[in-house]
Amino acid sequence: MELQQLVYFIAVADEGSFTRGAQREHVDQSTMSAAVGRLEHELGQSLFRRIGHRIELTAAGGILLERARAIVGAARDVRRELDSLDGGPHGTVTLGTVLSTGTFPLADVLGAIRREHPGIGLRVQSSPLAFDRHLDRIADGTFDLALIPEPDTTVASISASPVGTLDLVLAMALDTPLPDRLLRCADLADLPFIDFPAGWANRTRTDQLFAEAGVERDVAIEVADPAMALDLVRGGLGIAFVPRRLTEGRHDIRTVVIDAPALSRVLVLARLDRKQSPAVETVHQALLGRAATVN
Amino acid sequence: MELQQLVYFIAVADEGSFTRGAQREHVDQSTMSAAVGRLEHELGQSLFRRIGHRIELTAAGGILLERARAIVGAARDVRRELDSLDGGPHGTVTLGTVLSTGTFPLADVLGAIRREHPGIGLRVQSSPLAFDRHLDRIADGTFDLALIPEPDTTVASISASPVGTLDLVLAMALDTPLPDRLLRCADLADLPFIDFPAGWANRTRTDQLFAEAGVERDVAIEVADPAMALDLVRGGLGIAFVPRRLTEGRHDIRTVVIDAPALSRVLVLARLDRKQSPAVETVHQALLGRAATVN
DNA sequence: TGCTTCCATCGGCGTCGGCGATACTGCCCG
DNA sequence: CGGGCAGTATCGCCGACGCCGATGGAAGCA
Repeated sequence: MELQQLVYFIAVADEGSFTRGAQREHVDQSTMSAAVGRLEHELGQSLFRRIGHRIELTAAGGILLERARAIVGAARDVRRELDSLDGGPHGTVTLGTVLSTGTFPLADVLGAIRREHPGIGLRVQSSPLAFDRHLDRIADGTFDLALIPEPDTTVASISASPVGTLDLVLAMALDTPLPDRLLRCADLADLPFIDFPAGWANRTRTDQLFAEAGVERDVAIEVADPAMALDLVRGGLGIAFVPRRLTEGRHDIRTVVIDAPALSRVLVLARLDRKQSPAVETVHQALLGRAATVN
Repeated sequence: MELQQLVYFIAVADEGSFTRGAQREHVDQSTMSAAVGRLEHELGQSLFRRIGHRIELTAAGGILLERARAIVGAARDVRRELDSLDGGPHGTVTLGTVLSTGTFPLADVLGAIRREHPGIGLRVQSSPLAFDRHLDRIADGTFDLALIPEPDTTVASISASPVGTLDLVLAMALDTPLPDRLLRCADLADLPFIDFPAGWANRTRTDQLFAEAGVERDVAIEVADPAMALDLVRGGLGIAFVPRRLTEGRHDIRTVVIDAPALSRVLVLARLDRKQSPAVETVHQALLGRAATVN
């Protein structure tokens, strides 16, 4: 009987489902099934009754749930207590991010971490690098963690968990004339584009979209600042694909969602597989925890 | 932070030493060192101050010790509680033993198990088989556990822990004439021996002793019962190597300890490496636990 | 009956915990 | 004061276990 088994068991009991319990703990369903199975086998009795598509706690499960909460809670408590002894986890955690973190409320989470763990120094390095450069920097230790679009290629020793979505939407001035139907790339070929410099991840994605459609477009202006790009759009100098997040709540700009896979990416939190320092683990947990409320 | 780490930590703290803590938990000292090291690393602070040959708890260690006791205790409690739900671990555990278990108080332990775990049925199969036959029977599942002399050869997937000692001593009638010095095999060549049938483990060991010494002896009587052998010895029909345990407290027989490796074996508790049923694990723990008080 | 949803199982793989051997370091004693 | 000694840390190796991804099978729903 190990603490992690108890944590898993509690998750399943709370969620009333192996599948949802697994999601909550960010592990595979089969992992959950096996873990609870091992626990049941070790204790020599069932913890859940499997009734068709429903599960319910057995008497033994109910007792264990109550006690397990206390045990796991006590473990968390002593951990916090020890953390507070030397001012909590300390050290500096370096987080690499793409310029926009999409639906992920990065500022909120970082603020919460600062408040709860004053000992942890946070270095956030926001850069327009493509995701693979971020992965390199994780591998070589420059970054402890990175918030990046989901890579197509998996890299050994680096794991990533989804924490939000990264959508590009088409932003334009309010009076831009557009056909009253689903937009295709070809419809945009004649309009001047405002976009980011070559090499930026977002630029690459938009280029990819048009390349796949076989349409040439006119990038009239290149700017290295998303906010500036939006200002230019508002001024009517052109249209631009920008992170959806930046356009939310702005009524001085018209936005159109283009449904294309190239534009809709998942934001993931990447890290080295192996165990990191307490500070890194703390930040990682905090970022992941917030993700649960997002997805 | 896992329960087992806490158990290890408590053992080290209680014993005031990594080495003794490791002995208490029946693991290697290096294992202890690494386990506590991992715990310290995860918590981000030292739990022990290493002062030369002494260790003492740090402040953090003191706090953790207190809490860890509660946590581990709670885990044990809920386990017992769940056990009692269905009458405790149940099923039948089959224990193979050699005829004499030497210093190991087998009857006491089995009695205690019966009392504390009424649901466990115990089958004890005492046989004169050599240890390797016992190992075979463990491998094929006939025996769950076996108390046997320490095998010279290690068998894959079977592990063994020492639980006592198995000494053969030389038993003779009170009036047997003997030289007043350290006995050697040659001194015994002229005396008639009472011994067990060929194939019995104890017979093999004695044969081995004389073979190594290059001395031929005279086995006048072979009996298949240790008690009978002792009776014959008392009656003056010969001398015999018998398990020390059988001679303790008897004043009608003279015993001489021969210091030879072949005669002094360690009694081990053998089992399959992999996890067994709760009943088997319970019995195993009980047997091991008593060992600690013996060694 | 076909489809979906959920849990269990299986094979493969990586990591971790275990052991044994060895290095290192104070301690004690001759 | 130097060498053995006792205790801990480290290293290499290996087996086992946990995790994942894919598949199977059963229950619910239309």
